[in-house]
Formats: sequence, C-alpha cells, structure tokens
Amino acid sequence: MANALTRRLEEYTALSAQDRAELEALAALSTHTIPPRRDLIRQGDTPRSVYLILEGWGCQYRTLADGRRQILDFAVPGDLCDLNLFILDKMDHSIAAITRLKVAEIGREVLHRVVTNSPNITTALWWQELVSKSVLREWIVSVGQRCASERIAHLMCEMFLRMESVGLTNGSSCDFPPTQQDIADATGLTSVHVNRTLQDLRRQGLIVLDRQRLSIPDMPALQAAGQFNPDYLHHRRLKRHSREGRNASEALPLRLTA
Amino acid sequence: MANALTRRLEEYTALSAQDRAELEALAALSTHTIPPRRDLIRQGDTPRSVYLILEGWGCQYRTLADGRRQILDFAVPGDLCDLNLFILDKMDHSIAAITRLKVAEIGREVLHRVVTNSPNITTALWWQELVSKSVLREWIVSVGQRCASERIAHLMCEMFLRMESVGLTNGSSCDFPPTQQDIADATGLTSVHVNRTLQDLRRQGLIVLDRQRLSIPDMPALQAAGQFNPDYLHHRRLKRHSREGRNASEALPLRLTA
DNA sequence: CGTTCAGTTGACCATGATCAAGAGTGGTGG
DNA sequence: CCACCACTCTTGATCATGGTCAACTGAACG
Repeated sequence: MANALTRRLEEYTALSAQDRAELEALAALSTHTIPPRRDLIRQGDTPRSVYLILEGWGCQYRTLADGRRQILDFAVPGDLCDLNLFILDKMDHSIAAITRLKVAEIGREVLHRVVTNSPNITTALWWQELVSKSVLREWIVSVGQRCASERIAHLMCEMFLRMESVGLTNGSSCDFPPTQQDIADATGLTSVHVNRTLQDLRRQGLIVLDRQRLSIPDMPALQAAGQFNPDYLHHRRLKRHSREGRNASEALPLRLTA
Repeated sequence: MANALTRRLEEYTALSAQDRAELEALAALSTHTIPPRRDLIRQGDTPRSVYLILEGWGCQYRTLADGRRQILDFAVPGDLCDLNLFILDKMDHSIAAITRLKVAEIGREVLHRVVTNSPNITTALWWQELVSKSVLREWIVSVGQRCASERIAHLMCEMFLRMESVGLTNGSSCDFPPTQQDIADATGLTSVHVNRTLQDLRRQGLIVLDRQRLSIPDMPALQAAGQFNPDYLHHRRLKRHSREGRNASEALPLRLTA
C-alpha cells in the first residue's frame, strides 16, 4: 500500500520496490498529530526536520509587522515541508495546521541517508522542489493579474487536482477545509469579498462548497472561469485533464500510513 | 575579477580555488549576447540549457490567454535560469532580456560534470535554488498584501540589495533598467498607477530614478516605506557572524538523470 | 529631424476594502 | 442532552485604491 508521498513522487518517476519501502519507512519513523490552527514551525526558527503531511491540510504563510497574513501555499497529504533545513539556517515562513494534521517528521540524518542511497528518490525530491516553485509562480500570477472570481476558481481547480493526484478525491468532490478567511489570506482578498464571490460561483453552478467539502460539477467550466491551465503543475497523468473533462475511473482510494 | 556567479555563491559557502576556477570556466564556455526585449526561452519550450546572466537585466514571466503579463522575477548578473532542465520537460515560464544581455549557456553535460566533481558548488546551487524560492514567496506577499507604494518601495529595496550582493552598486545607487510598464507587470499594477506612485516616492525623497539609474538616499526609510525585511534574501553577508558553512559531506547530492 | 517608445496628466469608473451587525453551526461542559 | 459560547458565514452601506481611456510631452536614436 502506497502512502501519499510515494504516490506523488511516482507522478514524476518510476520508483523501485526498494525505493517504495524506503519511503514507507520514512513515513512511519516518527509521526505526530497536530491540532487544528497550531503552528508546526515559525518564521525565524531553525529548521531541524522536514515534515511530510500524512493526513489533513496545512498551510505555509508569512506575516507582516502589522499583522496582515499571506498564505503562500496549502499543504496536503504527500506534500513535503521544507527542504530548507539542509541549507538555510532560519525558516523564512511559518507552517500551520488547518485541520488536525498527521505528519511524519524526517530528521536531517535520515533524509541524508535516503538521498545518498536512492538516486531515484533524490531526483523525485528535486522534481517536487521545482514543481512547488512553479506553483508559487502561479500564485504570483493569480494575485497579480486575476480578478476575485478567477483567483478563487483557480485555487479550487489547483487544490482539486493536487488532491486527485494523491487519490484523495471522490468523483468530482474532495475535502476543502480552509475557512473563507484562509481563502482570503491565500488570494489577497478580504473574507467579506471571498464570501460574496463564493456565492457568485455557487449561483453560476461552478462549485458546491459546504461543510468543508468541495464539489466541482463541471471542471472545464470552472477552469475556464479561473483561466486555469494545469500545465504548471507538471503532473504527468494530468495531460488528459486539459479542458477535455476527466476519466471518472482514475481516482484510486488511498489509505494513509499513520 | 571573479564573476558574479562566484560572488553570489560565496554569499553562501566558501569555495576552493578549484571551485572558483570551475565556475570561471563555466561562465566562459559558451556566451551569447541577446538584444533588449528578446525572449531567451519561451513557456512551453523544452529546456536545453541553463543560462547564467553575466551582464544586463532579464526577467521571468508568464502570460495569460488574454495577453496580461505577470513578471515573476528579475534576473541580474549572477542569477541562474533555470535548473528546470534537469527535471521538467517543458518550461513553465518565459525568460526575456530587458537590457542587452550577456549570458553563458551551460549545457546539461557540463553542469552534470561540475556537480559531480564539486560538492561545494552543488550545495551552493541548492542554496540559490531555495533562496530564489524564498524570493518568490515574498513576491506573493507583495502582490497579495502590500499597497502600491509599498510594493514599489519593496521591489527597489530587493533589487538594490541583490545588485549589491554581486558588487554592482555604487554607493547608494545602481542600474535599474525596467520600464514603468515592467514595474507594473511585476507588481500587479498598471503603468499609469506606477507612474503616479513613483512620483509620490520621489516627492517624499525616498528614491531618485532617472535614466535607468536608481538612487536610494535613505535606505532605512525606503525599507520602512516598503515594509521591507531583508531576512528572506538569506544573504549571509548581511549578518556578519553567522556560523561556518556546513561541511561538504552533508551536502544533499544533486542527482542528474539524463 | 522625424519616428518611436517611455513617461505624464486628467477625468471618470469599478473592483474590492472597510465597518458593523446579525445568523448559522459545531463543540463543550454543566 | 441541552445551553451556551466561539467561530465562521452572511448581509448592507459606504468608501478608497487603483483601473481605464485618451491625449499629450519628452527623450533617444537612426
């Protein structure tokens, strides 16, 4: 049974049975549960470990002196935060739990060993590093160029596809736990305006969002509304997503290692 | 004189004489001159080389279907665009010259050799990769949270310090070739509003910007105006007594699959 | 010298912010 | 199990930042 990290890395490259075992071990080594809204690590802290998200949603954010907060990315199962520890002596952003979070804590030595022993995994980690950079670029495009409804539609498309790539969607729906305030902090809008824009998208039948559950009845339509083009996610399996609609059968259920 | 890449990488870690020679060779191997406003490589192209900026300014950008353009970063001497080639099969952004540009084109095999032979350089490349990610994060914060004058002041502070870290400042001034339209595309504003905001900053005596030359008479004041905190640049020289560079055996290998 | 591109200015407009109050919802303890 | 509390969501009224459109100025370069 594969964990989300394996699944995600296999988005890029074939892993051997041994690689997979290696990753399983990694995910099982030292796990923690973090309550909702708690910080995992703060801006300015010295990073000591990489965190692998096993269950739940988190986010990376920075705060300004006057308290304004900008969410820089959401973290879903299979995401790795943050390779910084090998190089940088201080965290340049904070990481927080949105829901209750299960994470695996991977220490420097362990990661170093894995990376020395497995070229496939090293390459795959590079891949995920470059992809997450591409995602950051797209977030700049969103806040810089897109209007409110486009930003929100775009965010929904992105997160849905990221959830799908680790098998956490069910047909056309998936968990979506961020509050409207979180969405506001991620998109550079106010929560009031997010609220109104969500109502708009709902009225147009583009999304159903209720009790932390998101449904996308017509993905191509939502993509059009958000000026969304999935190329930047560099998902290999995603090629078939390009505005043509999806294969319903592809979402494999995923059990997460604890 | 040492080239800008050497200088930039030494921002992070000590390089041996051999490392330095290696980098010199890299920069001399295959150089090109690109006229202003020309694209070096386009979104969707297959990356074949890494470009090292030797002289002049460039930018990375993405365009939307309707022609809106978002600049994602500026590239100044010593910057490396883009390690993507080892991993990703398609460019997810374009790179263009702003001024006339001198670049060194570094092919896959050459970079591969360097990286195999020199752990110091490998580590330093990782460092620059992570730092540029941190810069992308700060750009998200800017467009997401800062008002027009803050965004522009922030951008000026950042670019000045980046120029300074490769020795391209002269007292309190440096080249600053982007047009007001470029600044607009980078900050998510319109060129009209950039114009008015620049006048404002000039009126306050925070910047002098004339004929592609930027002067910052009072850096602390400009930093305050832009809510600028240099930590995210991870420049070591900004904090004198940081600890020694990590030892090379700890370096995360950069595995390059052909 | 004329052409082109960047910069500048003015009038008007729209998207999204702000402020404030009220309605659901879910979780907790009595 | 219910009542209460806190948090999230919703709504309305008003405002401001920054966008749009259009015309004009000025500098650089052949």
